[in-house]
Amino acid sequence: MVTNRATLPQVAERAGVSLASASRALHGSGASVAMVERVKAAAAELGYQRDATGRSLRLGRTFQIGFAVADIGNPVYVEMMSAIQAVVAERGYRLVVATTGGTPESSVDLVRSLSGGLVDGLVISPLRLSPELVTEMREAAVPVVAIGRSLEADGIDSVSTDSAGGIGQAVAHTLAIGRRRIGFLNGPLETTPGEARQRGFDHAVAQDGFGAHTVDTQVAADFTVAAGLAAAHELLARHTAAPLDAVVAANDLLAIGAIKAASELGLRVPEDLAVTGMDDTEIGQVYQPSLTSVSLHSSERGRRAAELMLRLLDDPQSSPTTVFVEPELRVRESTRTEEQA
Amino acid sequence: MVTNRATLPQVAERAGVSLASASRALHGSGASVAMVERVKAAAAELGYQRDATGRSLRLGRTFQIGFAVADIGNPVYVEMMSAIQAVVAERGYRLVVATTGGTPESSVDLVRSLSGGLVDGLVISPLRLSPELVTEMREAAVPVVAIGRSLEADGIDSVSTDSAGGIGQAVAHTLAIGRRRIGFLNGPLETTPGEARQRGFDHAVAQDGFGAHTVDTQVAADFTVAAGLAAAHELLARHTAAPLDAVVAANDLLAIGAIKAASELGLRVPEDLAVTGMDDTEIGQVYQPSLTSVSLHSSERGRRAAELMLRLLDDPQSSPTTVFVEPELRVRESTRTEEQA
DNA sequence: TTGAAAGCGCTAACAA
DNA sequence: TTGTTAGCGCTTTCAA
Repeated sequence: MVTNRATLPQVAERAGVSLASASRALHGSGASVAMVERVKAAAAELGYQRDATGRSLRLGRTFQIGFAVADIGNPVYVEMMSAIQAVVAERGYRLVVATTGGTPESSVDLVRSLSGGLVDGLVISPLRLSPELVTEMREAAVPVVAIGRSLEADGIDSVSTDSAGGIGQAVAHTLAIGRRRIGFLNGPLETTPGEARQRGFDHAVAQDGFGAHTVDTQVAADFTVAAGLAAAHELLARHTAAPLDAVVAANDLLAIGAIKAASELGLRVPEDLAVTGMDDTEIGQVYQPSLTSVSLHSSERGRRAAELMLRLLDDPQSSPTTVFVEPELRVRESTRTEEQA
Repeated sequence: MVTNRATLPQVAERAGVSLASASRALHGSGASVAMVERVKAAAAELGYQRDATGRSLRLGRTFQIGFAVADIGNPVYVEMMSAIQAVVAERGYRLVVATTGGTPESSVDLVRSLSGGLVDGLVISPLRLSPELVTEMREAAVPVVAIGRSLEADGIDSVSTDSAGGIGQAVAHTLAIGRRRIGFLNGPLETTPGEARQRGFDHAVAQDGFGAHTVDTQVAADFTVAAGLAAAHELLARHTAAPLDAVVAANDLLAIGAIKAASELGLRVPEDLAVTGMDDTEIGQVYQPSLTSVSLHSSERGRRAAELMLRLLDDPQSSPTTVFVEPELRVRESTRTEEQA
């Protein structure tokens, strides 16, 4: 590691020119060819590298966009991240990823500290949304775009999807393949997706004409495979006399946990138990059996959020907008039975 | 979004005290209780939030650590990230994740720009290592810790593991369960892990006494499931007369691709084809069949790298060290056959 | 085209 | 304990 970094005044001195000329020659305009050559030579000799902090302070911008996310272990967020990164990079922004830890308080802290000069804008996909967090987002010093629930009414740009409707699609599909004893494997109810997906499930089963089917909900500790595995065991164990014949899971990770649990109990998927997920992750696609899942188009949501951010950066006064992305059912092996093949 | 942020002079004016007193009252020491109260009240009224850029410029540090990684889609890096994050957060550092894109040139750019004032230190896990990148890492303006090959000789702190030896363990296990027609599914050979793991495989099969077994290597386009699936199909298709009875894969994602390919060909794993992976990822553990894998202890490597970084931050002169982490075979269903049960 | 100088927001050395 | 002041590295306005 080289300890002493050259500064612009040092480059200027080495080149025998003024500080202003050195700056113009290296990064600005209006310098003569000879000047540019001279300064560049001096910069190269000294191994000069422009300091981002000084520049940021002077310009009032950092050229960094933050992405705040509750659980980077969920591939959904990785997909969003890549999509956001690709969009903002084109405009010269670097993406900074920060993990919130899931609670609204930690998210409030994060929004506050990130917007305190580290980033020019913040994309956030909060798992839990408190009034304080909404206020913090609205009053942040930098533009904020939320991925999740629509916050247009709160004056915040957002990218939203109908995950309740998506669960409805999963339920409809499950009923369509003849299953009547359906368990819903959800994540924590006080999270934004947990609440929406529960609503979707309850609505879908109420909507349906079949009065006789069994319906039961089990809430996992969080939206992970491990939590899904444990919760699925509980759910399945509750129905030994008349076993469930389908599990609708609130996301792919929970669904994989459910399939694993079924397999540990000697149940065949989909023959004994049909399983659906949500998010349409790559891992669900290559799992065995491959997972029927409702795509929420993570990549597109990330891209749209990034585009909203760029618009906001160009015009901070633009009125808050919500972009909606439609869910889409992808049927695969975990619900594909002979009778319908 | 609130457009005008209050600055410290504004807070000071509002409180009717000097700039220095305001700074001391809010973040420093040596202010009277009355002063603290007064300034805090003013700060609250104005919604004051300390600006990170000004602070960084003044202090010469950003309290950010960078983590540069080739492919954030690989769960191994996510594990490392979480571990690094946990360690550095305790010391008040924020982790900034940046994706390099895999090529040495883009990594060089990244090291250069990140170390240009954005971060106080950089942890990097490069997929490909060019002499230029090594030079850049050594001469960066901030401490650098590499995860991967040992770079102690190059004067760079690093966390390394014996992935060649790990592949040796996988091969030994495969031979031990009686398989003799072994395919090696590797990632690109010019990557650091690709090179090491190929070396490990070649060494292991040369070492072994069985002269008669078939050995074949197939290189996938990268270390992903999709690439593994495609490459495994090629590999398996090359041996129709005397089919392979085992695939040793260079990582878990490739291994999952191989199992999927086997399954598409109607082969049973492990009965017809035993498959091993490397990295011992959670997804391998819950895959069906669960994946025998060589753990390289990603989490621990991340933790150790973070610890090296903190040491370097405390004492930039400390002599370059390499920490070694031992591979460890975890046997699961993908190689577990009746005969040995 | 070039140079002098101001100033972004902050902390800390120094003086009172 | 409090205030004055310098200065971190940079870009840009203004004047020459």
